[in-house]
Amino acid sequence: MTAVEQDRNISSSFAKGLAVLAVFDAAAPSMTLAEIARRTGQDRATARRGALTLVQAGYLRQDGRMLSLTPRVLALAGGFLQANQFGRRVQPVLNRHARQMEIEVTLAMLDQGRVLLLAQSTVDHGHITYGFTAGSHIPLAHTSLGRMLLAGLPEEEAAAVLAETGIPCHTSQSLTDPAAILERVAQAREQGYCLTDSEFEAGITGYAVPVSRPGQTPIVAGCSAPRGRQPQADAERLLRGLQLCAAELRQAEAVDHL
Amino acid sequence: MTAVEQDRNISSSFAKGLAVLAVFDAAAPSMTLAEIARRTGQDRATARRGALTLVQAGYLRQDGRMLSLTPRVLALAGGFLQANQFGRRVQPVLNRHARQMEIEVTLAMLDQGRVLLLAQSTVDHGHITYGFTAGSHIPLAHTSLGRMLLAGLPEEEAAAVLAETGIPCHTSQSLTDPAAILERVAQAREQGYCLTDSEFEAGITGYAVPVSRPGQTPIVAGCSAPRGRQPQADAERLLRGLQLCAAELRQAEAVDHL
DNA sequence: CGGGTCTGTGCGAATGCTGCACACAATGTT
DNA sequence: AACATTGTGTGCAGCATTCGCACAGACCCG
Repeated sequence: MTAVEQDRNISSSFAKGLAVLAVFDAAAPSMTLAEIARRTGQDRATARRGALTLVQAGYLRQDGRMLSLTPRVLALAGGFLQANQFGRRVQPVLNRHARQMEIEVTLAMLDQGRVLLLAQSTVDHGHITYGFTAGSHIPLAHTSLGRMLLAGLPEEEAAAVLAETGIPCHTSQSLTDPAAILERVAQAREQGYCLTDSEFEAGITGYAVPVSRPGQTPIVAGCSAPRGRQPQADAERLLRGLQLCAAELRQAEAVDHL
Repeated sequence: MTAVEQDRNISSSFAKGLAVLAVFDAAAPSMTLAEIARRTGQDRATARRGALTLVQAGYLRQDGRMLSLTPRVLALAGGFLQANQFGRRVQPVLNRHARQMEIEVTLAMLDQGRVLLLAQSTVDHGHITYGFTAGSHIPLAHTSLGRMLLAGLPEEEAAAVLAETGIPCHTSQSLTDPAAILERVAQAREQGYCLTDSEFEAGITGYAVPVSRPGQTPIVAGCSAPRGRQPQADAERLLRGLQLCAAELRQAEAVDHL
């Protein structure tokens, strides 16, 4: 902008516009122009142009003064999902195992210091639905998915990621000391699975296992359930199920080049 | 650009960049720079800057000379899905009815002359999986979803949309005369449901019913299955199931402001 | 080996963007 | 009711950015 000459191969106005699109998330599903400007750190006029461009392109809609995403953004994700054959190679596997385990199964990866949900089984069970969907972000430090993902990284890298993101506190049981969390991560790396209990939602236990092969971008599968009467037995059963699911995904090479 | 003065509130370089992101679809999951330039109608240098910006932002990845979408694009869709509580209000309903009907149920809307799939249940049945996911596009003219969507539009508007998009031909049974298709659309409007047989995939029958209330943006639910022994009975059963599903979605106001 | 296609880059020109400042509308606070 | 606050639309001048072309080299293919 001012001092350093920007890379001439990068379009700064495009990048700013993308930032506008990306600012819409679960916490702020619909915002006013001024709010967008604040959250993107852009000048109001700039944010306005970005937003209006998005409206014209059909990705944003304007209700009075509120702006919100339109369903068309799904088409962007659709390109990715179809390219990787998620509908054929990933979703059916998740569904099958989910049904067998009678619990929702989630596939996830790292994204900007958070856990990005890639896919989720859509099986009708009696239990609670948490309302997360593909494309949702959940925290890294206090979920089994997050810790298992960190475990897929080299140790220093995991520490770096964790340090960058900061550690919120969701429940009274959330670990707050980075070292303690890294301890659990290391444990997960050795064991080949990860359990967390009540650190993100009270009373809920999370289970996760790796899917990607060592060295690849970490991908994990997991599930979560209210803590039951026999935690041991539950854990064994669910982890076994997740391992089977992960093995099948690995074998199908369904998630190799993400 | 040249003749008309562009609206000063629209950022043209941002719009061009978005076009780059949007060219990636099922038909072209990974492309070379030159191909992107061709398909977007942009100068190669322009397309290149757009693509590189997307790479820097993490939405595109570069493998050698091929560019492809990264999972991060899912996060964009995630914002929409969470904002509209799809995970809580839509998906469970679809899943439940799908399980009861023992068939996949799809929710869809219009998008640029095509059918945009918004959500899809996936029961774990023995049948084929078509591999479509939320965010996929399917044709308008020869699917029950598409015709039912057209039926949700005023008659002239439906005709206009249909005229704009052109009419491909997928199977020997595909109707090719716009008037004949509009005939079926009108029929669907009157009946409140739509059936198609073998017009998109040979031997497959499609079923669709409206979900949105009249006057709103059309949203429909549908399913498809190989033609069975008792087409009549199948149709009755499936349409009844879809109607129930649609009614429940309507009542939950799950899709009111899309 | 040669034609075709693809990529990276440099550069001048002009255009498109930026950010500020002002006027006004809407909201909500005392 | 009047005020304070927050949001919105617009104009403008200057400058950084982006555009599009053209060239050189890499790569692929028959």
